[in-house]
Amino acid sequence: MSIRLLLADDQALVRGALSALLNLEPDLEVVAEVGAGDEVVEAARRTQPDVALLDVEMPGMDGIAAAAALRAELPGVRVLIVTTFGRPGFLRRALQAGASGFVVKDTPAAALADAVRRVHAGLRVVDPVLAADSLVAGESPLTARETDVLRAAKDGAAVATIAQRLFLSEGTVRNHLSAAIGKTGAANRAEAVLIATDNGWL
Amino acid sequence: MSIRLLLADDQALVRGALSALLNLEPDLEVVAEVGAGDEVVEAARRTQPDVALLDVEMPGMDGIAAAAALRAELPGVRVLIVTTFGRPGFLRRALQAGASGFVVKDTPAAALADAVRRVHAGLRVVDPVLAADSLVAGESPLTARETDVLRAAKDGAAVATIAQRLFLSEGTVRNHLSAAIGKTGAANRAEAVLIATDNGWL
DNA sequence: CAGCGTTGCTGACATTTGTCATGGGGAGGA
DNA sequence: TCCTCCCCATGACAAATGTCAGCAACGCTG
Repeated sequence: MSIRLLLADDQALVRGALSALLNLEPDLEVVAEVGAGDEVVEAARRTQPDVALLDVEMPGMDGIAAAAALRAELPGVRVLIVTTFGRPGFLRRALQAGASGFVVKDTPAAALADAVRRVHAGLRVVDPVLAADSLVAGESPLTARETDVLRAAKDGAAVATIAQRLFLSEGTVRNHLSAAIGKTGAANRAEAVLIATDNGWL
Repeated sequence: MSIRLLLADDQALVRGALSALLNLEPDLEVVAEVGAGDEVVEAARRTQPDVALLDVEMPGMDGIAAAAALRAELPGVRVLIVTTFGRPGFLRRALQAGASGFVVKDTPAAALADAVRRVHAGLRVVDPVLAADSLVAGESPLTARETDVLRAAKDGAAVATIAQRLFLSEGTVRNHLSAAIGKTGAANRAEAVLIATDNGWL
């Protein structure tokens, strides 16, 4: 009896290629492919996979949210997150969302099938380097509001724009930004956005 | 006689998966895989591929520079650029570097083999939507120096830092930035960086 | 050669940004 | 209940940023 797989990645080419790669293994079988996070649960319900491989970066619902939704709806399906970016915060949030494994796309292709088998067997699969980074980086030091404001500043918007968008006074926005800059150890807004993004805090 | 392929992508998993996908086609054969732009020419010399599939985002030499180097060294090898980001500027620069095709990773997996065959047959393969975007966006309006300064501003550095890094006076940096902001239609530095990046001007 | 655009610099100016002190209100823990 | 933390706000201040005008040098082109 082969392991049934669900594949979710927004890039069709990568999705198809991963499917080809995994189908080469005699004990693995890709039974569903989707290109958006909000299609995951529906497809899983229909095809009853054993393991779901989810990319983090996806339109609509991201892979971590999809993992949480999947665990809530179909707890029998194990989740393996496969992502381009090894952001510490991603790993943390993925595990909190109930993922059993976390693999970055830098890992050799041969290791993926093994990771799938381990996850299916009930083991955890986590990149050790990334796990260490995640411990060092720790949880996000930003409060909910600071995160909101910083996220709104991502596209280079001015304070006035952010204030309008979040229905805050300009002074409050500046205070939140100042706090975020301080906590991230940045010298200004742009750098704070970079640091927070790198750590997966946004 | 099958078509010999060289694969260059920095993400090992994607590289391996694409290899698996293409090797499924009876008339295609992956003869080399590399993970960095500066390994492309050497590998091509050794394995004599017919077509090289190059990712744009790679450490060391990027895919477009690798394409140019490859065309200069081994003009018989046709180049197909495969990239995540459909930035208008990338397409333009890829074609100028001598690439025969340009495919974004959003395209369905089934289309990739076809693209390879077309490129091998001497045809051009270009995403029509992207081609249109490229025409609309046009060439970069930024001068060489403005591009330098904007690139240096990408990581959120202050004017003083940029000035030091480029051996310019602070006033000059501010002038270049102001010009770049004006030309991109942005309201500030951060937005200008975003717009320029989106268009592939950096 | 004259004109043009790019580069580099200066100085001046208005605006924006970042910081700090201060205060009120609410939620949650000791 | 008191204390702490977060949220929201205000006002004031210093620093950074963006804009503008003007000047000089260089290389390219008609």
